[in-house]
Amino acid sequence: MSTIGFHSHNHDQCIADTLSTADAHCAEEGLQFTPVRRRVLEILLAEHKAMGAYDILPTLADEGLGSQPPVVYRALDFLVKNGLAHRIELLNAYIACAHLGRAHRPAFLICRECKLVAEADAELARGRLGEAAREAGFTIERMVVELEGLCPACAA
Amino acid sequence: MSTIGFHSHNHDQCIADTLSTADAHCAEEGLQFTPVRRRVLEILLAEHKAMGAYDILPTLADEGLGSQPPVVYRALDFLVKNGLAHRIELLNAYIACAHLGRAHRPAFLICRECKLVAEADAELARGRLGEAAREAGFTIERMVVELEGLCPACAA
DNA sequence: AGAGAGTCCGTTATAACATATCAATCCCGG
DNA sequence: CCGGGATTGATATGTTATAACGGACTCTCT
Repeated sequence: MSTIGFHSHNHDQCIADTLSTADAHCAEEGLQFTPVRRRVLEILLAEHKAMGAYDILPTLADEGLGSQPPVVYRALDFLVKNGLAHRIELLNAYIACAHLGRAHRPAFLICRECKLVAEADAELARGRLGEAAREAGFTIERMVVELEGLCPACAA
Repeated sequence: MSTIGFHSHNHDQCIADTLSTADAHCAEEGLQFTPVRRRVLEILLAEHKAMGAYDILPTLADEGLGSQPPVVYRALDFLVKNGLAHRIELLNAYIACAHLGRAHRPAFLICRECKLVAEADAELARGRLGEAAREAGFTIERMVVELEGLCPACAA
């Protein structure tokens, strides 16, 4: 699984692919991919950047799709719960999933300069940390792995 | 480096040791370990639980040590910057460092039931994730690794 | 001693992020 | 057509964090 986000790519295609994968996924799972939810995912997809709920809200409001915080938060909860987006704890922000459809344990590389976020895969549970958790008798239910630093462009 | 937090231990001793290590550390580094800062660390040490800034504030206020948010946040910033405490992003909360004095890359095991937090060591940079970051040309400056789950007591 | 720099603290106000609650609507199966 | 479940709309509020400014203290240099 490769790291997405810092490389240039055909972004229109990237958006279109992800949306149609999302459509298919929701149809399969019997999930209601409503206009609000779909539009929030589109907005997130517009850039590989994390966006706060209050960054998304005005766009949504302009389009008459709900202008109060709960609307966005509910949509984001839906997307996160169903693996279509991720929450970045370090930024209190949200980003579209870059590995839609594939099971993964996401880790995030966050550029502190340009705010771009790349999604990588963290095979933590097998490492030394997984051992530490087992030794402590700790049952892992959710992992948050976020690395802050500089992307190649900003480091140069 | 062992995982601390889920095992019972002599807690008064644990607090006293940590405070005196902190005193020594600040003296060495020429840091001003002021009453507010010291008291905030003490409050954090009282439990191996993460506390929000607004949990700490009333105690501080009762003692006449500052009753407004910035006072606590400044003290917490000091403690975090100097490695005496850590911020838990998943909880928007803070916890005293359990491995004071030893260099470490902390990872946290957070019990969703009893809110106890244990500190372990994450040797991430050498694993598959470190490779992914290198491949992406990403320079890691800060790591956040937090695992949510159940501690042994709550799992039983 | 006095001037100036640096650090910390107290205070007010406000920004940024998130959720509780309840009513209204929509949609689908029975 | 009706009832139940999910979604949305709207109001209000809760929680976490920071901006901005002034005063107090200490240290150093002259």
